[in-house]
Amino acid sequence: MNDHSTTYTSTEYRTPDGAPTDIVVFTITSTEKAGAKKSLPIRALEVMLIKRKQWPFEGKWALPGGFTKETETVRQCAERELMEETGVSGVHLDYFNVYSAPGRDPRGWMISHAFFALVQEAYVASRRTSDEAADVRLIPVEEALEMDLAFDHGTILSDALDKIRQHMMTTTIAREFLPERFTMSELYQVIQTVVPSFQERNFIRKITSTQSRRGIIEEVRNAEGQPLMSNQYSQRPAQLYRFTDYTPELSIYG
Amino acid sequence: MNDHSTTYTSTEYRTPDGAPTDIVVFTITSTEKAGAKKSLPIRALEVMLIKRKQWPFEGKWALPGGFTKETETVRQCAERELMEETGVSGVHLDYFNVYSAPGRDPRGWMISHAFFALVQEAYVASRRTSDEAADVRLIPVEEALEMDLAFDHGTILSDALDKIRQHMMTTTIAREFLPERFTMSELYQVIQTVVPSFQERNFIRKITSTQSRRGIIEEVRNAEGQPLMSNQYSQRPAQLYRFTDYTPELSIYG
DNA sequence: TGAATAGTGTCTATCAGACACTATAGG
DNA sequence: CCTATAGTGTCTGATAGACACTATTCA
Repeated sequence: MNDHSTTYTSTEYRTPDGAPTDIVVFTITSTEKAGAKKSLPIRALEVMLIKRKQWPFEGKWALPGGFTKETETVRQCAERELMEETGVSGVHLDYFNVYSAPGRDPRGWMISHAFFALVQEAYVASRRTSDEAADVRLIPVEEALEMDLAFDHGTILSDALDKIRQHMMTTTIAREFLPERFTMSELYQVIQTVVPSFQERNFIRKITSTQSRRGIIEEVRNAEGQPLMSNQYSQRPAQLYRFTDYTPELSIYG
Repeated sequence: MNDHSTTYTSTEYRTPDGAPTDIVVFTITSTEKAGAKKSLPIRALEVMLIKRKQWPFEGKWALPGGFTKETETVRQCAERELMEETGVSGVHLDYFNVYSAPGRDPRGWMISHAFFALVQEAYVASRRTSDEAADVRLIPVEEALEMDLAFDHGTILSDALDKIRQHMMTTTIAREFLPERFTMSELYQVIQTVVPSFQERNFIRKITSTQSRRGIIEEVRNAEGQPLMSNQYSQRPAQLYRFTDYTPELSIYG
């Protein structure tokens, strides 16, 4: 419905006005329960948003991100912008989609590359504001989904959430939200925080004593071969586990 | 190592010289065995390549693709270029990665968006050459991987192959290579053609009589409820099946 | 001893994996 | 009756899902 009348010479093409990246930074915050002394914390999935200081969408909340430079890949751009805007670095960063609908950015023709990052709460404690942002804040995802975000960031956030839910069930990205050593309850809580519908009554047993899943996680032992335990969240000490570097291959056919 | 000395004003940024798409078109070709009269065909996974007529990489084989216009999404661009360059339309098209390494395209700063397409052999029978391509051809993937393709298309092809192998095992994309109604042998052959390591000795039984997998495929029956059979590939007629619109959710945790 | 979490015993129906076996129809 | 593919019988050990039960430690 447009410029088929123009001559077909490649040098006459209009070129994009920029190749931005947007990063959906997820973290799981832990809050101790009020009453009990030793109990599992309340966990919540939150996303990092920045309040814009400039046109366009001045005053609206947006995902961190920025423009790719000629000398870097879009991944390097995402890493750099994440560091510049939120002070977060060295984290798990996954590319998941491109957003190219005409008119999605009032500044011009912008094709944006979206990443999600999974970071531990401690990593974002030292976050800071930058030139471009009036405020950086962690917002519970359910709340963020209801907000009227800048650009098409509502769609991007929603897509990112779908992706990490799928990855949470099919890969070992849960490790990104956990310390090196963790208990089964912690793992179970993390999975449930990201995927609320997840429920396994015999979770511990399935992970530890099922041959086909043996290998994704292993018990942590000390030099003498004694199992290492933690009583951080419970009276009775719980076995500590760690992820191995093995990820099982899934199949719908068997 | 670069332009940190320049002033930090957004209007001074260099902008990309284009946002191309590249499409990895996979098809499975079937060849009848010479000797036998009724037997399963030999199937091969092939990829569509175009011989370039222009600088850069003139004379080299490349993936079909082209430049995104201001008025379309990258997906629409991929659909359009696929139609223009190969005559293929209305097929399964999945976005899988972005390629943005500086210097990947001698024409300038090009951030390319890669799709894979799954098409039936019949769809590509009517393929044609275009202005830009001297030749369009299906090449067996193993052969194509050995070739010195234009740009970083070797990497893109390799990545695409990884992706469809993973999708073949975890989604029902096998349907894109099959007719509406198919036999278990055909399905098994298609899976094996894409993922040679796949092997299930009790394949039929697992698909049809396992509760947890019941639902991805169903028997085809006629109006009277009689099972529909095919003896296209065998003396003994085989039950015909079709995919349902159900895709199971996989999990490494149970 | 109660609270809070960790973990086991045990039962049944189902499933995986292996292998031998029967079934169908054309030539 | 041979061949090529389709499909079943049957065995063992492993697993899923349910629920009741025991274990550990601190306050």
